[in-house]
Amino acid sequence: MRIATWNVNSVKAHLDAVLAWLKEAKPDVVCLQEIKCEDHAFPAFEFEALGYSCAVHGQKTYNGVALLSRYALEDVEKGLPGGDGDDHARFIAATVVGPAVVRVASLYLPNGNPAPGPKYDYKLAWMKRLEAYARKALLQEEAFVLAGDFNVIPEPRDARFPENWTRDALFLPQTRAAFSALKSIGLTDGYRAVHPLKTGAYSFWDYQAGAWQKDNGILIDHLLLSPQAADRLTGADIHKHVRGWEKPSDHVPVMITLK
DNA sequence: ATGGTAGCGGTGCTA
Repeated sequence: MRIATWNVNSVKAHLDAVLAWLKEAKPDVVCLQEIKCEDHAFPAFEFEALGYSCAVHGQKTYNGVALLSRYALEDVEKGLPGGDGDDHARFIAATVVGPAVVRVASLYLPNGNPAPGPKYDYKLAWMKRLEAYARKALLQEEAFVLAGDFNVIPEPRDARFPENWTRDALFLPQTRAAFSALKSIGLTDGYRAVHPLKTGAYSFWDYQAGAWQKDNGILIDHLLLSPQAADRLTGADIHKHVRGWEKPSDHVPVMITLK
C-alpha cells in the first residue's frame, strides 16, 4: 500500500499537476495540505473519476487538509484535539480499510514565523497537542501514519544551506527538540528509516530567488509511523521531478510503501 | 536590511 503526503499550495490552482501525478504514481492514499478552499469547493469529482474517495477539512483562503483513498475511509476525525478556539483547518484523520487497515492523518503543522512571537507560541503548542494525540493513539497498538507538512527541518543535512535557517521557526532548536520528542515516544520517520544516510533529499523549494534552480531546498514533509506501521515499511521516495513541472506547488510528494 | 515569488481576493496576509 502506497501512502503519500503532498502540500499542494491550493488544490484548485494546481489541480492539473495533482491529477497528473496521481495517474503517474498511483498512490493508494494521499494526504493533502494547504488545499486553500472550503469543503464545497474541493474538486472531489475529479478525484472520484480516478477512483479515489475523499475526506475534506477545508477553510477559505488558508490551510485546509484532505485525504484521498482508493479504499474506504471510515471514522473521519476533523481537527486536532485540544484546540480550545483554534479554528485553523490543519488536521484530518481516517481509517483506511483496504488489504491492510491503517489509520492515516493528514496534518499541516503551523509555520511559526516570525519567531519568537505569538505565531511561534502557536506552533509549539500545536506540536504539544500532536504529541498528546500520538501518545493516545499508540495505546491502541495499531498501525497508523501521521503524514504532512510538519514545517520542521529535523537536521542540518535536511537543508541545502542550513546556515540560512538558524533563526527560522522551521529550524530553531526548540522546534527540532519538539519534533525529536514526538518521534521519541515511539514513532518512526518513514523516509529516514529507508534512507538513513541520504543527504540532499528535499521536499520544498521556495518560489523565490531561484531556489529550485539552485537546489536550495529543505525537507519538511514527513511521515511518522507507529511500530505496527513501521514493521510493514518497505520503501520511501521523494518525487522531486514534480517540482520541475509547469505551474508546480512549492512542495513535492513524499511516498512510503507498506506491505 | 531588503527583496525575491505565489495564491487568494481584490488589500494585505501567509508562506
